[in-house]
Amino acid sequence: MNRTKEAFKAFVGVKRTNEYLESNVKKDVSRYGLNITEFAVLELLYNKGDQPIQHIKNRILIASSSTTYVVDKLVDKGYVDRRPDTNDRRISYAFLTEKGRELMVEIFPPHAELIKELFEELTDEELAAFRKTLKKISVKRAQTN
Amino acid sequence: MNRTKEAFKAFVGVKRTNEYLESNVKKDVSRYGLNITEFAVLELLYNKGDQPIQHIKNRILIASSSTTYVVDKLVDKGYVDRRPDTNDRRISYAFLTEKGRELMVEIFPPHAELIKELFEELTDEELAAFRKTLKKISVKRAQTN
DNA sequence: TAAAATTATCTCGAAACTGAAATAATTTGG
DNA sequence: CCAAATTATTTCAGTTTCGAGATAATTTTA
Repeated sequence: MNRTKEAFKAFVGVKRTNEYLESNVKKDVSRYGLNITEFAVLELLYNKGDQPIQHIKNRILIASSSTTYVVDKLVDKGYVDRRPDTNDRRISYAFLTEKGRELMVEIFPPHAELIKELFEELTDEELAAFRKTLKKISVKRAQTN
Repeated sequence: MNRTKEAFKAFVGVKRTNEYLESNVKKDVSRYGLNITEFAVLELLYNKGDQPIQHIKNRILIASSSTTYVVDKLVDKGYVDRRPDTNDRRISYAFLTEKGRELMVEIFPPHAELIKELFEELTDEELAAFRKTLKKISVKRAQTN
């Protein structure tokens, strides 16, 4: 088969795999009244600490206006709050409230377990090679907004 | 590193790679006033012939209500039309109009070329292994709606 | 050091997508 | 053979996401 067709199939494959993974994660997090984007933000704050809004946008790959929207949602739900940066007044940090932290302590471990299971068909070598290839494709990342 | 963390990174990697690929495709098709979903439908009809709405939904992985929405959009733009099935009156086929076909004749080849370039960092072997791994992950596919 | 450029966040209106339920047609099985 | 179940599509209201532009703060540069 020629290279163009192979590439096309790989493109579709990535889309399908992403869809497959996300539909599983979605099912998981919806039990807590969260959607994938909301969970991604909570997960980032939980594992990497307080983050400027800008940083959240870059990490979870959504438009800046969407970032404002998701953080607002999480603030409404009482899981997140905002705190202005003391040096640079343009910057606003998002951080987990006590309620948000308690939620993540409860739901993150089984979530990580689920993700592990989604990849269980792969050998260690396969998983490592897969990650390497993914990186190779998307190194010089595109920037949105 | 432990398996759970590896899996988690692979999960994020798939998401990023998908985002990277889609942002490139988006840039390409937006020049013709199309979004990715619309293009995916046109591409399906162009390469696989007329399709029942149901089939479109399964192929491009969106909710049935979204399928109606996208096809409506393409009908409005004059690229697609609907035709009822003569045997089973529940079924409606979507097909390319002459205008739609002309558009695809023009834009599909450079589009395929773009996709090929997005994977050009990979050797033939790497690309083949990558496709195999993608399939392995998402074999028993989840069904939406 | 003041004007210009850049950076961070938010507002707003519109587009895209979804789930639940409605409608209509077909198939199944008791 | 008909009631119940299934299948295909659409409608509708609501949610999520976006792009363009506004606002405000900081940095650059001439």
